Amino acid sequence: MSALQVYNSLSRQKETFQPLEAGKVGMYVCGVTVYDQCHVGHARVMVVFDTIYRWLQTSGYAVSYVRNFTDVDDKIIQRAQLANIDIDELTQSMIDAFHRDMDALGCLRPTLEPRATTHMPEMIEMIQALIEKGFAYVADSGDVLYAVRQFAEYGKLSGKNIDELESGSRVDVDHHKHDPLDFVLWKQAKAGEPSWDSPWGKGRPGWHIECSAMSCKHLGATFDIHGGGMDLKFPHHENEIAQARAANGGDFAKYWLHNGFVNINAEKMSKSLGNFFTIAEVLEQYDPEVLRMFILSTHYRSPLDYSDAALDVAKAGLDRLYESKRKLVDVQAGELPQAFVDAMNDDFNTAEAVAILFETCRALNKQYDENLAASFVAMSQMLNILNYEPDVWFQGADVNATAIETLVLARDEAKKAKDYGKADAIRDELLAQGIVLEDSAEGTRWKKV
RNA sequence: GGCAGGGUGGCUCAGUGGUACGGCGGGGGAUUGCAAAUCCCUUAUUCGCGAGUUCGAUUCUCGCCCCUGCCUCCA
Repeated sequence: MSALQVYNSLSRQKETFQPLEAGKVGMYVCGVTVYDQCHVGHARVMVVFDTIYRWLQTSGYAVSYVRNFTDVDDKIIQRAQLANIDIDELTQSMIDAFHRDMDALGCLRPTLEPRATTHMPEMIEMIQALIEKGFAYVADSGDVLYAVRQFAEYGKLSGKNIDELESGSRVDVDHHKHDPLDFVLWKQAKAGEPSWDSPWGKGRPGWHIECSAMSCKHLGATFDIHGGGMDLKFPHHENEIAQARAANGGDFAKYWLHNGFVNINAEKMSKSLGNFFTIAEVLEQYDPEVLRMFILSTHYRSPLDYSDAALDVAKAGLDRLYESKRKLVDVQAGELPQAFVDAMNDDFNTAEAVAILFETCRALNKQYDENLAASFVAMSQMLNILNYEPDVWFQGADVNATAIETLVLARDEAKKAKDYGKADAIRDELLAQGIVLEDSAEGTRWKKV
């Protein structure tokens, strides 16, 4: 059995995965800020880490998977005011939408999904510790800020140099900051905004402290894996490290995993560029398995270019696999092929793993074999695809099946009578409706194009 | 400018110090009444460009070109 290798952003190389505690893994993944619908970029993080979660479990680890919701933040407040609704109403509806998307995509629920607003004491406690240890200060504005220069290792994860950061700073510097790099831990409340009591008056936490506090609370001061999108590496994850390590002296996360972006026309899909498709929009056109397959077909650290054509290719691939699945009746999952295990152990190389699934598919089409069938099932279960019955996949759950089948029977009669003109006319008629026929020894099958 | 990651067939996506996985598409064949599905064969001789190391590099090293991302909120 090959050992699991993971690419650690911190060391910029693949490392042999060794959990802090034998048999157990603590994994924290930055979730979403619940102010709007999720787009395909979010889908990627969720599917990627869902697969990592599944693979760790398959490898025999007991995994504590924690993924947060940021449910208080400027954008949330703004959106709620704009829509003239209560903040809780907005965040709850977005959390519900998020769960619908994740369930559709076949992502397992994490062990815990903590919300920022229910972790105020932990955040306040951490900020206090930072102040006591000299890593944070109360500015003239009343905000509590992190003194970045106090943390010697600042920039290690993202490879940034503090001095270069300052000179290249593109942001207007808040004159209350002792240093332009300092970031906010606690914001003073403004009129009409939600706020919580704290030693520094009514206010709310900064974004970065949320994840530090929630991850440490649920996984400890030192845990195994911290994940998220590449764009979070700086400043978010850098700041998380600075906060958590300074506050409790632990090592914080041992392995940092970052997934690549979803691009559209070679450009990052993002809210700010406005070039995004929400998951819900995509699912109006494509089955969730198509989106999952699309994501798994590329290595998680590579860029992934989104287009209808790319989704069509994912769909075509699934069609091919589902044709194979037709041969499998009551087959139980067997052993995963060694090549598949090796691929997954090589930094979760799902692209390679999918290739092996296709190879098995071809072998199975060529000649049916029980062991191959059993591993085919094991692989598809691991990747959490091919969950439909083939007929449902190809025919859909639509109702007018009887009308189609009537025509199919009529054509079979014509064929028997060698009236091929009539038979072909019926086939053409069905094709015009988007129905394709397949004759086989077992009879005629139909499927939607 | 700094940092990170890329440039592999028509498209897409893996990978390796000894000329390259898989998918989609194209061509040919088998099968079929004809199709569809499936199978077989085929579809990269610059693996961005140049140089170096090596018996040998697409894979290592150096330089260059181009692309994307981060450096502000962002999965």
